[in-house]
Amino acid sequence: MSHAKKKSPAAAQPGLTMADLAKLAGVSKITVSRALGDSPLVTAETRERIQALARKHGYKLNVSARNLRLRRSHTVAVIVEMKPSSSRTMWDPYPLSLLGGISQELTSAGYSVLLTTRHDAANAAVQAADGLILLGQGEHEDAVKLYDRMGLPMVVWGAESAQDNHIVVGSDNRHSGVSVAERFLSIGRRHPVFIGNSDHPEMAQRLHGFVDELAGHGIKPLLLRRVDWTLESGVEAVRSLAARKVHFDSIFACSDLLAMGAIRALVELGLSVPNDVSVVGYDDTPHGASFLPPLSSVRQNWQEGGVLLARKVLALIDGLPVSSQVLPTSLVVRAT
Amino acid sequence: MSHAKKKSPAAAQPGLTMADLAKLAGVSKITVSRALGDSPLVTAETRERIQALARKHGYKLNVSARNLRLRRSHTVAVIVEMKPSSSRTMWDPYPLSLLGGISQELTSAGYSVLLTTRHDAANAAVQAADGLILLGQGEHEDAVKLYDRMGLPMVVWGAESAQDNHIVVGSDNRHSGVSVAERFLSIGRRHPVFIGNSDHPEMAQRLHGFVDELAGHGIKPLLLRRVDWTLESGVEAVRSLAARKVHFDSIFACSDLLAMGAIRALVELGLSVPNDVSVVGYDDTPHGASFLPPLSSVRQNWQEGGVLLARKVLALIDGLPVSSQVLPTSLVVRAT
DNA sequence: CGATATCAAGATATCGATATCATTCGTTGC
DNA sequence: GCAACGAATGATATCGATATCTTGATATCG
Repeated sequence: MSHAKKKSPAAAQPGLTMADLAKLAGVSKITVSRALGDSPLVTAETRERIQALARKHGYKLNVSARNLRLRRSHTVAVIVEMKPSSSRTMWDPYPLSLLGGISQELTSAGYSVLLTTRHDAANAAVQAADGLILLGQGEHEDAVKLYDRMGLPMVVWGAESAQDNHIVVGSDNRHSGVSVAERFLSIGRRHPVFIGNSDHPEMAQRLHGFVDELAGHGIKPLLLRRVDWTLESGVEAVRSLAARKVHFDSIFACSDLLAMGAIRALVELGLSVPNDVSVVGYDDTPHGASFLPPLSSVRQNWQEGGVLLARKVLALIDGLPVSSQVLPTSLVVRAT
Repeated sequence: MSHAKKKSPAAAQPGLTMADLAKLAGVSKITVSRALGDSPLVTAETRERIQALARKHGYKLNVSARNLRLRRSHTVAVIVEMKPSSSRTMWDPYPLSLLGGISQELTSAGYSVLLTTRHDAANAAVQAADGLILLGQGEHEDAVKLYDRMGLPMVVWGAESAQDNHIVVGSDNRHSGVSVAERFLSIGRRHPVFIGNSDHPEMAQRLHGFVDELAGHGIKPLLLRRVDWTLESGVEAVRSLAARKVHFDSIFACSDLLAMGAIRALVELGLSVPNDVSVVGYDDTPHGASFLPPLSSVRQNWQEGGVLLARKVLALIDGLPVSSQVLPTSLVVRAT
């Protein structure tokens, strides 16, 4: 028989405690706590001395103990709505840029980022979080209710809607639509098409802005509903327009991939971009910018959005007044 | 003077404790603990009763308390090497797919995913993690040492290297190189070019496989060093080849963007793809697949990689024997 | 000079869960 | 009929930090 013993799981390292430091410094542990916490209740001299000692011995705070005592976790859960096989979810660069901003801001404020997917949100650790950030594209309606029930400070990325009353940070989708309409009008386009999903809150706002601005000039765009945001979907969209013999001279697509697909189909049909048809995409992806011809697109600032999301949860956690916010977008005009 | 008081930060919700449940059930709190933990030390009957009670009252475990007592955090930190303005980091879809797999696997094992960037890795919460997953592209050398010092179970995504002895999960970069070489040979190419950065461990292995396989047929490819993985970089690479009047008939590029840039430059030069020059990219991105002409590319399975990374940290945490692993890649042949 | 304010630091209780040792009760065996 | 046993449960100590209340020493004032 073997005497090979299974290594003890998660072998707890020796690690000093405050009590140890206290003994070393010849003070009580509460003094150590205060010294390390930069409390004004200890002399500058002893504070220095104890902090130096802590550094020297590589003291590490036990986060669990502090969190238990303080009854908070110093953690914000980020819930990513991840439909396993959908076209645009966690796999795309978007939420990731948001995550970057969030992570940067939260960690520099001493908070941790707990990453979860919708499915795991019942997780005990999520419930222990001090706050919630919800990332997802239009899947909110029911989800929000679920999380709201947890009674945690929560901030959502997306489009603000009238009926729900949680804090929302998102891009100015409406203005994006207006900008694109203005652009089309300024270059004399009179028969615009909108490709996207009007059930999606963010896209719906883009559509509204687009429609309203055009309406001011007596123009009514054609709405071409597309659920998928893929290149193929864009191709099909334009083909269906051609099949229906619709006359159009400009396309506002709700994603760069849709736009690129549309352009490809236009070229197939012998139409010239931008001479015959102008096309504007959304998200200003690197691929769109490198496309031939380089794609005009609406850019949103994901990273800044992430930072804002983080700041707002933190403010909520601190009990400060917080309001929703929309971030400006910019239309990047390139060749199309 | 105002009596408007700042809302108490992080107002601790009432939330039942095990002691409360115990009182309700008329048992001791330790029995509650055992019942909720499915311990065999309590009757099936009382276990059911207490679990029902817990459900009914919406009892939530206090994670901090448990972690403190058990001296572990049930958390794995994922450290993303995030060079702020680099071309391929957290902003790209890659680490995100990995994250998806990691998150899925860890949460279903009852662990939490703590997301951090390299810069914040000194963070107390990271040090409290039970394990570490390091994501990054070739930035490991120094970083690994740093994290190793923390003495935590650690798993790294990337290329296995001889000198360091930590667990690595990654794609079979060498085999990818071999596959591409075989492909070029099978279609009669004799003058291949490799575009990439040989200082990058993963790319270096691709290069080795490529070179070795070709060497078996008496062919020595040209190495064109490119640090950036952008489309522009691909364009410049091919232009420089043309400027130097190099004769070549095939290109293995270390990213799809590089490959697409290369193709664009080739077209500009009046060369036909794939008639004059074959091109293979890397990562099999959606954009590459939708490129015109559709790009041939090497696909790696990010999500499965994520799952594996997670499983291996968990195994390490449990003190089980763990070894590095390479995942198969596949060459997706399309039009180029 | 005595009384009070001020300041640094200590003693103790506490956060909520679980490991360990102790207890109770009903069984079983001889 | 009694000892020994085992199953179910309980009592207590503990994880490591911090809030609160005290204590002791020094400074300030009339």
